Amino acid sequence: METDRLDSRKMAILNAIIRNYLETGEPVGSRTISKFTDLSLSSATIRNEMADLEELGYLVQPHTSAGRIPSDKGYRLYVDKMMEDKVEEVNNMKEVLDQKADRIENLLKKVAKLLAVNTNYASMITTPKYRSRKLKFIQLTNVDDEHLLAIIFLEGNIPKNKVIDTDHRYEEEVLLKLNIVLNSLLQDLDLEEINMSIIQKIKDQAGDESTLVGKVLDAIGEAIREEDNIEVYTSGATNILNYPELSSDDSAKKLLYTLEDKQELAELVDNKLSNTGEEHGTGKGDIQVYIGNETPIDSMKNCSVVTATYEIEEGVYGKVGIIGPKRMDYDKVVGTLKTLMTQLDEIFKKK
Amino acid sequence: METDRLDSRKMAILNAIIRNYLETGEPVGSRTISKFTDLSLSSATIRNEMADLEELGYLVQPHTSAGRIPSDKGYRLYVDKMMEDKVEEVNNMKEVLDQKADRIENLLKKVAKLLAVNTNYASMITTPKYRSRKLKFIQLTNVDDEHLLAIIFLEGNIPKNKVIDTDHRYEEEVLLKLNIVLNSLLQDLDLEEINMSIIQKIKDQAGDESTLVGKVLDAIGEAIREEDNIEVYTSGATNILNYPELSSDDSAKKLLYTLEDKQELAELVDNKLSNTGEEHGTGKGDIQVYIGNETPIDSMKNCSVVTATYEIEEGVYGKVGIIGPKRMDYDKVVGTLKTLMTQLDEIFKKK
DNA sequence: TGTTAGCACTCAAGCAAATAGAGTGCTAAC
DNA sequence: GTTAGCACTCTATTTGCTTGAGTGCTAACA
Repeated sequence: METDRLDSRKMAILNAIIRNYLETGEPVGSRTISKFTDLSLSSATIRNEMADLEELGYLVQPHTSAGRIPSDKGYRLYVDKMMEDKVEEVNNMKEVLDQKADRIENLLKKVAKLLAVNTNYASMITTPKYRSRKLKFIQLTNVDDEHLLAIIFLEGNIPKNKVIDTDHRYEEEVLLKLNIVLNSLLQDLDLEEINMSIIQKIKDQAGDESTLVGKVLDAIGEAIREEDNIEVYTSGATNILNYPELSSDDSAKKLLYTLEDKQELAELVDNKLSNTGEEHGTGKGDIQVYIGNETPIDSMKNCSVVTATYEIEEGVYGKVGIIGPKRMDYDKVVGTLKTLMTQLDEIFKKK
Repeated sequence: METDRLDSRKMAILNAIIRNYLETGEPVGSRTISKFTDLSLSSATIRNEMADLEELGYLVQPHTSAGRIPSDKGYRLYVDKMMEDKVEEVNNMKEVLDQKADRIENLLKKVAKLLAVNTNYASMITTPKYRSRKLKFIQLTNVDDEHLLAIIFLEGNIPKNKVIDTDHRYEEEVLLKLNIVLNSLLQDLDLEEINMSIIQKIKDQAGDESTLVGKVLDAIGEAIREEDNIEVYTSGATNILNYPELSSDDSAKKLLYTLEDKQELAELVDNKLSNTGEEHGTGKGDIQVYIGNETPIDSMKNCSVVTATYEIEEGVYGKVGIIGPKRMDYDKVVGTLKTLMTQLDEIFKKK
């Protein structure tokens, strides 16, 4: 790799090539650059420089007599450079988001849609990941002769309902007593802390109603696990069909499939991005850019993925991401994500 | 339209043509049919018959020297005929569905996926439509110093939670009293029945707490409206890219967009399909088939849509649908939907 | 030594003509 | 009523040719 430092002229040329390619999506030739920039260099000189840049791995030639296009490495350099002097800009996303989206689920869907519409790429967003939920309180209520309702209130003000089948109606007093037992023994525990000894203690105190206790504990477990599940919402998947380099072949099919089958995305966002991200992420504002092969999903090897992390409260965070062609408008995307982050921040802090 | 009755030979030929076309997706010629069927007729004879069938509007010739493909009218005849002597077949869908899918939302998503995987077409399913929900009971509970939890139990065993912001903690007694007042006055009412006079009555009885009552009523309204919202889940959208006649042009793009932007689907399923459906629906088992132009959505004019209505309980129903190319395997699709219906039935009845 | 002009060369894309093949309609014979 | 045969039509594929963009290299220039 010899001297990987590029002199300023090479830098300028590379920059010009990338910018041009971002616009047109076509390989760009020496003559174009010779005119396009104000370097006042002839096409021949540019050609020499381009040959150098190719040798250094920043450019690629699709075939002998075509212009050059940026390699992943080229994009990488461009993006890193760009992020350094990115100015914060704020637009009016907030208005849209501020209209009360009571359930977080709806808010996230809205965000995804907003991003997709604004950028014209595909977007995804995950539900926030809690380390592990603790039980805040539980309450059993009669519904009718065959059903009890268990209201399970989890840390983070999350209420969950579970309907429990029963074979008879319970006396109010019994429920009241049970509620007290359950709450006094289970409060502020998470799944791991509810062990056999505690369970036994509850059953002892519950006396005749130990079957019911079993069902209730199952319900609690379910509720916590449910809330632990990360869900992914996507939007604008069809946008990628607007980019010829992605919509050809069946690569588009695979990509669309990945976006539809959130399963794959969920695993990914959770595990991989957070690890490999360190490497290339620029740190600033917690935005990460994955170019081409840097993304861990096969079907996205021809794409770039830009992700950001949002935080709902201390330690509770989720991921937002934009998926587009490698020649995506990084500038705009990063900008959009940054303003989104600040605005989400305000919304959450206020709540 | 003269004598629209086809003799049995024409019928057999039309049938053979359609079957063949369903398989290959290519225009089918006279020679193919001459061999393919056991009518032992020469290609010339078939040609004559085909010319007749074209004149009658059951077949279409893409261009002079190509074979014939079925017209919408041709498909229509085929489907109607097929539905008459369709045998009920039951397969093992049930196993998949039976694993407790506690929340109906998850069940529906599962169903959509199941259909898409089984048929290789796109599928959609709506949440069930209730006429209007009545309030079964409501219960207020303290969460902490700034929040109350309202558990709103709706007709149909649907629990909803609403967190209400407050400026202080309420005494347990106050809440208890309020619970009683609310329940005694609101039980079994739907949104329309909760009028100003009732609201006033509650506020009178609540005394000092009338601000809280206002918030609670808002929460109830929200809960009921939320549950009234029809949502649509789709699956297998990318399957349609497997059918060349749909994936070409940007017709695929539009179709995919329609499937992604559920909004459009929701309106449609709700309004249009249920009306125009009568016309062509074959009644039996409540399955309706819309071929090509019969569908009310523009982006689906090149597709066929098969829908079925499922019933959760008396008067509470939703729609399931399959979207595929006109040459879809109607036989299989209708069969699959029928078994799905019976199995959903069993699941719901058991609950 | 860096820059530039010029030229030969390469390759993809577009175009037109040629070809092959599938399928038809019609006529005449069975 | 059925069939064989034939001329005809039209699409899809192949082929060769041309065009133009772009390159690399060399030689001349400042």
